[in-house]
Amino acid sequence: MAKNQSTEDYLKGIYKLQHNGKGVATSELAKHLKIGDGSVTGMIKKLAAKRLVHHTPYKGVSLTASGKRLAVQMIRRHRLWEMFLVKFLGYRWDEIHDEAERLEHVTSQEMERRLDKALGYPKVDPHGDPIPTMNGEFDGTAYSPLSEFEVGDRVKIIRVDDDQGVLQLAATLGLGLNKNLTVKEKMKFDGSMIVKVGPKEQFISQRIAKSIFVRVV
Amino acid sequence: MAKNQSTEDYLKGIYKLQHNGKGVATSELAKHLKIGDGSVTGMIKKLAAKRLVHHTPYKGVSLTASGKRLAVQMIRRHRLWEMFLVKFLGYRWDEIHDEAERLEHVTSQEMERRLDKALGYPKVDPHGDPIPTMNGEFDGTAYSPLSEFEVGDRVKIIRVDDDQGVLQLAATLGLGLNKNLTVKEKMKFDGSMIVKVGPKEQFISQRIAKSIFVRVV
DNA sequence: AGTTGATTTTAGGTGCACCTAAATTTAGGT
DNA sequence: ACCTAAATTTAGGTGCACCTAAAATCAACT
Repeated sequence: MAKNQSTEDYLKGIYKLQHNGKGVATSELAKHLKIGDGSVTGMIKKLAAKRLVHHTPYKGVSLTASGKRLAVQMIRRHRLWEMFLVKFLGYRWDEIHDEAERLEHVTSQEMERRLDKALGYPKVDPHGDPIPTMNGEFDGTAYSPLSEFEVGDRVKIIRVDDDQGVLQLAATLGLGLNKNLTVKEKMKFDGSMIVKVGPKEQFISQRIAKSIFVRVV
Repeated sequence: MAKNQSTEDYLKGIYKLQHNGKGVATSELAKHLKIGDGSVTGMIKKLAAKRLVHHTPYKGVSLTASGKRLAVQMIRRHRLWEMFLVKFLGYRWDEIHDEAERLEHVTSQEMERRLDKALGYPKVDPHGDPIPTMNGEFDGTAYSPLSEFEVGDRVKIIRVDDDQGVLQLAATLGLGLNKNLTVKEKMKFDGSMIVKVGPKEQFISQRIAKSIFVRVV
């Protein structure tokens, strides 16, 4: 894999996984990137040498300021391309992730600027994910995963994680952006749910419920 | 450099250089790709093993049918992206080559199809180069390099080679697409020219004259 | 035909991102 | 505290595209 390509994927991965607290376990990152644990350690060392991450052996990695700047830039480019794919090329929102993944790595600063302009400076991508500004700031609109809500809550879908098979699944279940739904049942033992979307009820596993982000309505 | 990336660049290079007759010398290809002669030989062997080129040692390389198909596909993608960069992002025609070069290597068949449609099925790119169809056929509009014309000929610029520094130079000299010009002088010894473009006369070296394609008007 | 000079291929080596398997460190239960 | 299981790092190795320098081949001129 090309030099920049890998660096960018690692940084983006670390950024994504560290949303909660601080360090990310190498094994966690390895699983995310679908790469062997040992390979990750090696790459982490190179990134640390370039001052893009902090590495405490056996403890985990976290992004430095410049690492974070790069990570957010990649996320911005990814989401701008997703917007392009939907608005200009007519893709569906569950088809765009992989295409955008490849495009984001061949995007110059100039192109990013022009793409943003051509799209009318969008604030969110087709999944509802906020698009950070050139300076790396996010619009702080609050939302939480569906999994944190309880029976009786009525919520609106704000964004859907563009990872793995979640999108295709969500699409087939009729769980689109801006759809309203009500939590009907929530299983104690595994966190899965039954929700009402429009006229019909739908079973949702915990994994999916953690990838669907909503706001009370 | 990534695996596909290289393969695609080699095939495109061979295609470009073999426009006249048959085989391309490895050294010629090496110069074009800015890569050492020895490296090219090695890569050629791999391409030959995949049946993308024919290689006669010490004689040269030429594309097989499937090699040519791939080469033309890359050219098509390159030119579609150039069109996108100009029409959607507002780039100037002399800024787009390198950006398109990177985009063409991350283009899926589906994306190529949709891009073509979104652009309104264009026949030529912003340099006037014909865009081949999905099946690899070219529209056979005839044009020749400016260098083949003589004093007194009045011609229109149909396309400009998107290579090296030619574009920037052409742009600064006021030699744009669809501009008309008249050949005023042609030097016997080195083939350079003086042409009249609009109100003023312009000196053009032979190298540039070989990269500007025109049709009599 | 033989030598010479240019072109081309071979040989050996680099850096990179990845892998597998073995060694090391850490953390949890008794 | 100790021992064990899991997580992590190290060690050694692969494939790839590239490089440089030496060897082989071709072509052209006497």
